[in-house]
Amino acid sequence: MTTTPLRKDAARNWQRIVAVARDLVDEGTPLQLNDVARRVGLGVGTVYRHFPTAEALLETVATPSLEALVAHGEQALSDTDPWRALEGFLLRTVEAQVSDPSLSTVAAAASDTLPRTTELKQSLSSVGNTLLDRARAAGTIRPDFASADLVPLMCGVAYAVQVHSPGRADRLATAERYLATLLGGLRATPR
Amino acid sequence: MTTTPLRKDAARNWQRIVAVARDLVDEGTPLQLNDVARRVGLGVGTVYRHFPTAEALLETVATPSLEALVAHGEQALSDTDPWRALEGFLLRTVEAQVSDPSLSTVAAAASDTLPRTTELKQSLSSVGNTLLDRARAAGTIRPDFASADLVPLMCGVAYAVQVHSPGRADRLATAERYLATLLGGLRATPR
Amino acid sequence: MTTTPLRKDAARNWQRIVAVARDLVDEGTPLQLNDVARRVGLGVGTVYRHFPTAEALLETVATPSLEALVAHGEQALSDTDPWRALEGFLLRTVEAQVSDPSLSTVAAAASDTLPRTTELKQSLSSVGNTLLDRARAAGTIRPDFASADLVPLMCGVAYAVQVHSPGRADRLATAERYLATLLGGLRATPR
Amino acid sequence: MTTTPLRKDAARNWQRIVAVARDLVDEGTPLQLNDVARRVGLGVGTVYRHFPTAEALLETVATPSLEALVAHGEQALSDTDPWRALEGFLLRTVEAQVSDPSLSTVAAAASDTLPRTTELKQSLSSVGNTLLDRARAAGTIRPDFASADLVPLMCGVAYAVQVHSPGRADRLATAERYLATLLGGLRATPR
DNA sequence: GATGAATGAGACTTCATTCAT
DNA sequence: GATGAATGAAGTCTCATTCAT
Repeated sequence: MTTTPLRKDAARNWQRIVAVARDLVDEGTPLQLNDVARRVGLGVGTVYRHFPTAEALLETVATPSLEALVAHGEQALSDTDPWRALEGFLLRTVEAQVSDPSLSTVAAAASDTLPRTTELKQSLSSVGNTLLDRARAAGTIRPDFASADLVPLMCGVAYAVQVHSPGRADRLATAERYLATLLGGLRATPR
Repeated sequence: MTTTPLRKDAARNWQRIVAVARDLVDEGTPLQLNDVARRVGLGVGTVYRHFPTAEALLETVATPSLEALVAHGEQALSDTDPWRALEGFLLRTVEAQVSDPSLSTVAAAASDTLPRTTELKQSLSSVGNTLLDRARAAGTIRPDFASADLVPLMCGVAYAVQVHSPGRADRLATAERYLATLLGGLRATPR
Repeated sequence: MTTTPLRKDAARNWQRIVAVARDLVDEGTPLQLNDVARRVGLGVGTVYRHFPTAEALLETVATPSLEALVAHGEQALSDTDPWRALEGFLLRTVEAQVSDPSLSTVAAAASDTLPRTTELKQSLSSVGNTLLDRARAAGTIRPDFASADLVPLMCGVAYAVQVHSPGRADRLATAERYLATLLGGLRATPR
Repeated sequence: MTTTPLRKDAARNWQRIVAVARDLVDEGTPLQLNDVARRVGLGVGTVYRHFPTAEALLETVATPSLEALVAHGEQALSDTDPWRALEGFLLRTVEAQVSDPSLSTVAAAASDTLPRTTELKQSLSSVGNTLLDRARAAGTIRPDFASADLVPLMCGVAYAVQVHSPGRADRLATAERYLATLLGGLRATPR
């Protein structure tokens, strides 16, 4: 919010860089700043000025998805059915990771480059936490299940989906199935 | 069935290479044949002679763990309680992956380099399949759960554990907890 | 038609690389990009940026000689004596190959790396073709002699010269003698 | 002639090595002693014992062809038509080179590894010399043409043929044509 | 004599990052 | 701010030759 406003041309470059990076991420190409620069038609230096590392760029690419997830989570808080709210939130989370490689990478990373990323990841945790607490209050949730487990498990489900089928086909269906199984266990009482 | 027996010195070098690779894998260093050669104190060429690619070496490092898993799975077949047998097998699988990075990499890989690896991965699938079928026959298992889901989900659990805590501490406990949750869902009927 | 103009420093490096390569070629050293880089005092990467392969560099080194040959051939077209024109052209061709190893290599190569090289080789063939046709029109030329034979035979003469005396001494005289012999046969009628 | 007689098995190995090398040469594969050893099914060391360098092996492979050429040349000496004798000899020489890559390499080499090769190459020169002198005595031969030019020019013709068509097809026909042209010039008087 | 594992120099290439223009 | 040429460490891999068994 407090970033220095960019010159008009710089802003356009920023957009173009992110757009190209988005495409690369979608097609599974590893982000390389030189590569990005070439494709955008900019000098490497320019790209480096905007994004000091490939991680910074990747996090920037992931940001809209992260924001959308947080937004959805916040809306879910107003759902009157806590369990449905939690389910919906987790489903979105997994689906997003499955369809956006930048998101799964950023979500699984132990540390962040951009403050904004840290902020968003914290918001996401926080929302998840709240949704979990509500669901727990409303019914039976495995007592040994912690809010800090939500993100790792969603990452795990996304990863499992990708191990199952590295291609594109019916990843969403698989994700849904895996998540449903896991949620079944979340409700169950421990042995 | 075994490959041409190696000369004594060659065999010793093979051992040393694998041992060093094992250490590197354990400390999380990515395998690089040059690096391995330097640490073992051998010429690069020697290492390349034994292992044409880093993947071949990694798979070799993972082989004993894979064999142990298969062996355990086969013993589990004689357990009279099908559900306990399945649980025990999966727990071992996850624990092994969590404590041996070579295993999680090899298990998640879409293709193999060594025939032996393919063999072992197939045996593992096959055993898992049988154990799952027995458990299904003996009680309630999610009908939409396929044998082909076992390996991906175990990889997913191991991945989730590592996202949860990239360090060493209580990874085993976490793994057990995550697996238990998942197994809870495996037993449950779908919504 | 020219490629994007290079920055001044880049242009200077380009020149230096080509100059060093020229020297190496002249002293008979096989071109190796690493070697070139070291001698020029540049990083390997810089050399690779300018010339992706050793062939590209070799062809670049050969380009001026090729251009000179084409230019000479085009001037020869205005000679009123067709036979003298052909002779002069072929003599130049052989002399050039004998004194410039890059030329003989590039001329004999079945395929090219740089478009410019292909262009020049085609121009050369084309000019030779025309000169041969004129000579044929003006007098007796072996009927079984094709335009496509000119280049191979010039390469052959240059090769013969080099087999005769791998050193530098009187290669030009030898070349002239061999060419004269061949031209004698070109005029003669087949048996 | 004075070599220590080989043990029977060693002799068989020698034969097999040369046979494999012959095949490799024919299919255009560059001779590598390791490669040869692997294909023969022998240890590298054994191959090295028989042939200290790849050149030695290549010369050995070329020896029968060289011997055949010399033999033919010696028979040609009894031909009553000196010009026909010379022509026949040169045609054989070129044809042999065109169809046997080992021969063209060995013939063009400035120095030899095996004494036997040097011997044969000298015999070949000597025979050529004699045939040329006879032809000269019997009629018109370019006065500036020396016996030392025969071998280089035959190498040149063979090289030209190969530049003309790197593949196999009608190399012999081309060789004959090129040689005929050259011989036409050999007979002609210099300008 | 035979074996073939070991050697290691050195060729080739990539890429993240810097910095002169 | 923008540019993109330059950098060079670091990785991959090949191959001719040696030498211990």
